[in-house]
Amino acid sequence: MSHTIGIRQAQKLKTRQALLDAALELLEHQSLSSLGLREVTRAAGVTPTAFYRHFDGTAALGVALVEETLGSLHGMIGAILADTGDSEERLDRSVGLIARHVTAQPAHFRFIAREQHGGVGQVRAAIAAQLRGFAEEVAHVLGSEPESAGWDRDDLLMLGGLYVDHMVLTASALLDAGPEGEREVVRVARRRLRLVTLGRTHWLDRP
Amino acid sequence: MSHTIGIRQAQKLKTRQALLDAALELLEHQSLSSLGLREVTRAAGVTPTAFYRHFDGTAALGVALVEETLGSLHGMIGAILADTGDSEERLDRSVGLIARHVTAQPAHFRFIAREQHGGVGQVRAAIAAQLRGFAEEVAHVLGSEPESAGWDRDDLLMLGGLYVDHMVLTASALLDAGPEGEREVVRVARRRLRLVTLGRTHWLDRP
DNA sequence: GCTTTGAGAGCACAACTGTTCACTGACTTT
DNA sequence: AAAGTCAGTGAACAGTTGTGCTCTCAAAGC
Repeated sequence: MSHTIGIRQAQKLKTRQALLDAALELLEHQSLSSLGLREVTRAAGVTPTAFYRHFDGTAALGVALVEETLGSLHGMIGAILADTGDSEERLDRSVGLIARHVTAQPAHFRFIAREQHGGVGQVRAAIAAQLRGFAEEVAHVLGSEPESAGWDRDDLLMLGGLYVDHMVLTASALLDAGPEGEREVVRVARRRLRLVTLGRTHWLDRP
Repeated sequence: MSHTIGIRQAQKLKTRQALLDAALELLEHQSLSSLGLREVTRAAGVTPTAFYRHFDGTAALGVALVEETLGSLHGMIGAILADTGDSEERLDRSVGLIARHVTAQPAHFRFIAREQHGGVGQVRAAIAAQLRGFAEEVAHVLGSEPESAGWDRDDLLMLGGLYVDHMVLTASALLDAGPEGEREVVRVARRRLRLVTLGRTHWLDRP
């Protein structure tokens, strides 16, 4: 078997990517449920009919965008959290890393923030599934730390979800704030995270 | 001067409300940026032209919906938080009250959750302004409690924002979960809130 | 009682939408 | 070298969209 793909399939992937890119750009100023199929093909430089060779409709395209945005982020969770250093430092670094990711590819994160509660059910479900995956990853990493001794799985998942939701919220806030407000958003996000982490360390204190 | 409004103005308000109601129902399965003006008037039983007597376009209608949903909630914050009882109890009661509100008028809260990060700038701004107002109210109430001695205004606002964001997130989760998953969502929301509150009580412990 | 006002109706317009169909021609397979 | 595949084209379809204009006729103001 050969790992090289034919030049035909390569071309197909290229137009598929052109469609995804065009859609993502258009979605910066509107939401998926108002995105027109023709609008996308026009921006991508293809005929409307060509669209159907790749996706059933705009909803399927949305699901593909979710995959593209969040699919590549798995495993990175570990890299963020498993780093050495004291918890305060590590926490600040996490927020900084998120901020850098968001400013590096704003359109992708804007899309996720927008469609997380958006009008297209399939896409909402896809995002929810991915985020649940992240929450589980975070919970897993947290669970293997000494600070989590005595925590049950349920509580770890709750905390993981809290961190993930906070991450998404921060990303969205960064996008709304623009470059000038970025520092302030990061500052507040760090304080919030610190408070949550503080609650974590005292979770088992209760009578 | 008279407080009674003419029957003409009353009729106008009535059709305006019909437009708002129709729009809200349509928005349950799509987002504002895809909501058609004609679609709304059709559902409301009016001609498209009549729409312009009330709103400039669908964006303006969206802003009015934000007002209708969140405008009436101000002051209720105090009622939730200022109640007597120990903090654990009070916290559980808050979540229960939110849950009851959301299930009582799901469409309104779904709209807010959806358009908070939606595609229409004017509406996003209107929601952000309202939520900032809530955060300030919460911060004000929290500031007047004995547990907040030594807190500065900035940290109180941070905490207020955290509570408000949590509230919105919970509302959205309740809507996505449906009736059968409601109990679980409430359970997790309470634990999250407890953890945040725990962090609050230890906020000033640090060296 | 007469005039003015303004909410809503009715019609028209050009522009755009998603989807279908038969077709082309470059690539792939044999 | 011939036969088959299939990504992308171009034209056509019936619906829908936002917005402009004129018109009506009941309520409001004098």
